[in-house]
Amino acid sequence: MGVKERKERDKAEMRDMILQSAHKLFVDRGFEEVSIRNIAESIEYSPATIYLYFKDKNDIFYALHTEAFKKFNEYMAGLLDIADPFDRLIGMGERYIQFTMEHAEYYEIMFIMDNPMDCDENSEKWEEGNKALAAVEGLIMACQQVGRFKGQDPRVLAFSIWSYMHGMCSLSLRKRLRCYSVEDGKRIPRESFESFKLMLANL
Amino acid sequence: MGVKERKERDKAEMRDMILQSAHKLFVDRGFEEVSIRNIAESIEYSPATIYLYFKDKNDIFYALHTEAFKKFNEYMAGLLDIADPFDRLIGMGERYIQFTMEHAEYYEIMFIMDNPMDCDENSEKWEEGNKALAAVEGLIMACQQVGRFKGQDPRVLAFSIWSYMHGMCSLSLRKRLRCYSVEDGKRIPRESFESFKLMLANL
DNA sequence: TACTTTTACTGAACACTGTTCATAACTTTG
DNA sequence: CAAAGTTATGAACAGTGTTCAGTAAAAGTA
Repeated sequence: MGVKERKERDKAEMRDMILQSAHKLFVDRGFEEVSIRNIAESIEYSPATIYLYFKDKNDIFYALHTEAFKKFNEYMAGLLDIADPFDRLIGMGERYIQFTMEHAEYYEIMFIMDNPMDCDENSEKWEEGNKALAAVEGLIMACQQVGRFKGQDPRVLAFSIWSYMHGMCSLSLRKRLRCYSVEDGKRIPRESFESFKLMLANL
Repeated sequence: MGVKERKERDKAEMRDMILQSAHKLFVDRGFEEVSIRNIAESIEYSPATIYLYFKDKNDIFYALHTEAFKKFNEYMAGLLDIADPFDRLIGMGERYIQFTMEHAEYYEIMFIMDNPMDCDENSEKWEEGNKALAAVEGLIMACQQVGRFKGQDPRVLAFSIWSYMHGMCSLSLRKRLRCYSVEDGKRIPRESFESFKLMLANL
């Protein structure tokens, strides 16, 4: 009697369809421009139907936020064959920037938007962020075992690195590099990141 | 015939009244929760009246954004009597954090929100941001004249510092420090900033 | 003072938004 | 085949930003 199983599969499929549509609309038009009605229309269902699969709009943001971290981890997974932990850490930084450029819509939900953090499940611990950060902390400790980052608190250093990376990426996404000329807007962040790598190497 | 003058003064007063009310509402309720109708009600005018003084809602954000930078500069003005440029730079960092904590609503408009950057006047050059950044760049060059930051490009270093500061502040404002325990959420940023100061001192 | 023009303001409307709920249609179960 | 359960929806509610015709008061002019 695989009826229950099929129903559950159908339900999951519908959820996925809503999320995919929402994601596509976010990429195409930006966040403010996407409404529940838009999403409903794009999957050819009534707006009310969305509420059978998601508690409210923030719940959709939260689900997309989880999906975003999955994608983020995919970006980082390719670095596992780099043996030296310091090189891997640097690689993470590079991929972080790459992820931001290629998936601005995900980055926004993960680190900039307010909404997903107001969601019930996310309000206490922020599991996803914790896991990602723990990975960096682990990498820093591995660096310390080969003589790097002496005397540094791994948790503090991980936060410092994250702050710098996020600062750079979010200023760019939120158009605060407009105070630079077009060429400086590219050159300065690039050179900044280069000198940041150097700084870490000499720490 | 001071009629024209008085009318202009009245107009400016009304603009100010709208801005003050909007600001107060933003502080009290947060951004998403404030509508043109709310603002209109709080100054006891019709919603349509607002549009005689501001092009649209973004125009209000833009005006507040300019006001925010004025406040920001007030915070920085107290540092002018610090003779050593490096100490003054460090002082700026401390005030930056202080400003963020005490005027989260302003910080949001200045560096996080999308809206004010979509405004006509702000779309090209972002004058306010440029001026603030130029001040930091000037301070760094002053540091270089007393032997600090040798071989560093002042514009690049200013951006690096800004990125770190903004990353830390915006992650905190947008509740991304929830992945830490309550005590770590305070301890880690504080220690991070301490070690950042040390890093600058040894650069 | 009387008439005209300019200015300041508003009520009502338009096209949206997130969300809820009674109702209807289809599916599975007894 | 009827009862029960599931799934989907139209219509409504209260809100949003924004526009515009119309009004009333103030200012300028004769």
